[in-house]
Amino acid sequence: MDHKTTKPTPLAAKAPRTKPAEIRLNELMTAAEKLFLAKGVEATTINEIVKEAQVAKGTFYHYFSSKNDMLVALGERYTADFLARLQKALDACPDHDWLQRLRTWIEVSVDVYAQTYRTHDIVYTNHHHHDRSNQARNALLDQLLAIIEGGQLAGTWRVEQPRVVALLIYSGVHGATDDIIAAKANDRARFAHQVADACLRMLPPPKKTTR
Amino acid sequence: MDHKTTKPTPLAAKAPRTKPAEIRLNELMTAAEKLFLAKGVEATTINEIVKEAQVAKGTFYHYFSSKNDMLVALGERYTADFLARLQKALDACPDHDWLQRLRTWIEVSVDVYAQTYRTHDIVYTNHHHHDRSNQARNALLDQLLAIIEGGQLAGTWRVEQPRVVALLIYSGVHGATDDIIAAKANDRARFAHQVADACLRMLPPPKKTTR
DNA sequence: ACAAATCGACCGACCGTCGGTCAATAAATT
DNA sequence: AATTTATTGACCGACGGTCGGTCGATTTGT
Repeated sequence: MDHKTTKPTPLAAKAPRTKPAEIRLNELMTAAEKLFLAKGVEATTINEIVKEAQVAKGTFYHYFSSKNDMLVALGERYTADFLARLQKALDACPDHDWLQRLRTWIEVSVDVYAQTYRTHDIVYTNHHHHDRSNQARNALLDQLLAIIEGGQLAGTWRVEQPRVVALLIYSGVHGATDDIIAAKANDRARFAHQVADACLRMLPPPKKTTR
Repeated sequence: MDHKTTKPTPLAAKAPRTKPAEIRLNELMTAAEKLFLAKGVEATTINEIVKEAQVAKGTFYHYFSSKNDMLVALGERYTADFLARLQKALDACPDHDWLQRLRTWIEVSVDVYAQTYRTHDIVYTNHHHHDRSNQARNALLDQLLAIIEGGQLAGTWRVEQPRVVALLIYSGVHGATDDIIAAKANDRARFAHQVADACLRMLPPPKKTTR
């Protein structure tokens, strides 16, 4: 049979078969994310991913060592983005208005999380939350802790266990946000405000509000 | 062919091949939980589960429609147990000491969660947290909300958004607890206390602690 | 009282699919 | 031209899930 003798793709631009690693990586990740979002991680096969990304199966494994490795990469991208958005909002705050910085951190967290929770889920289901090496959690937590300690030093509030409070706010914000995810942006803003109010009560000003 | 002429199992007790459904169900669930805990859900095969439970593969599918169905069943068992433990602790509290009831709910949650988080993870990874039908979350949340509203009615505290506060405490407790899971029971108790302290600050007594 | 009919828990060989491998090929780089 | 790097897709073994069938117990018919 003589079918297809090399076939140099006669028409259209030759469309180079190889691409810079960065591009391929991105195309694969984007394809995977799209499918994961559409039908779930388990239900998405490698064959579907490579078909979507227009490459052969082997290429997937040239860039990722496993399906799970892809998930990790997607997670890193997600977190970097989350962190960056928070940082940007924080940069727009007066440097020493700790109350506003904390409120901003909380409200923006609620907002960004509400917008991106579907990807968050995909990327962190399978991850055990207790994983010490969970970079995501740690980076975000450190950012929050820095604010709490900043305000502490500046005398904006006085908390006994900054780390415990940070943990509570961090987890509380994400968990609570699950509840209003379906809501319109409007209600979300109101909700974010309520969350921030409740959280801020955990950080009393340095009088004696003992109980 | 005459192989096996009824063979009434000559020695030892007849050892009935069949068992009440409840027993088999339990044996399968226990076998599965053990293996899931030991090597993870993904890495555990149905064949391993049935081997551990001493039945054939078909029997597994006689009781469970899929591996995931088993996970769901395990989850229900876990939650029922969690809820029961909390309820028991609550029953030991003075009926109208809302402060103590809330503190108990929080501290026992931390403790039970710290003891059982490995099963929790197994059983709730794969579950999307936003799942409206998440019975687990709802039952626990309702229990907590009832306390908050009880205290509100009794005038023990005054919160504007009981549900938001419940959400924050519920999520905060679980998330924060991840952090001290490795600790000894001793430190866990101290930690639970700190968590409760911080949380209770979100529920100010009905003076004017505005901010 | 006995046998035939019925039931359903239980079995395990089998199947299709999927994640992952690898030897071969093509392009890029030196 | 030689060497390295990107890409391909046929192939493999393992796994989740299916299905025709067995066997002891219980109910029904006589």
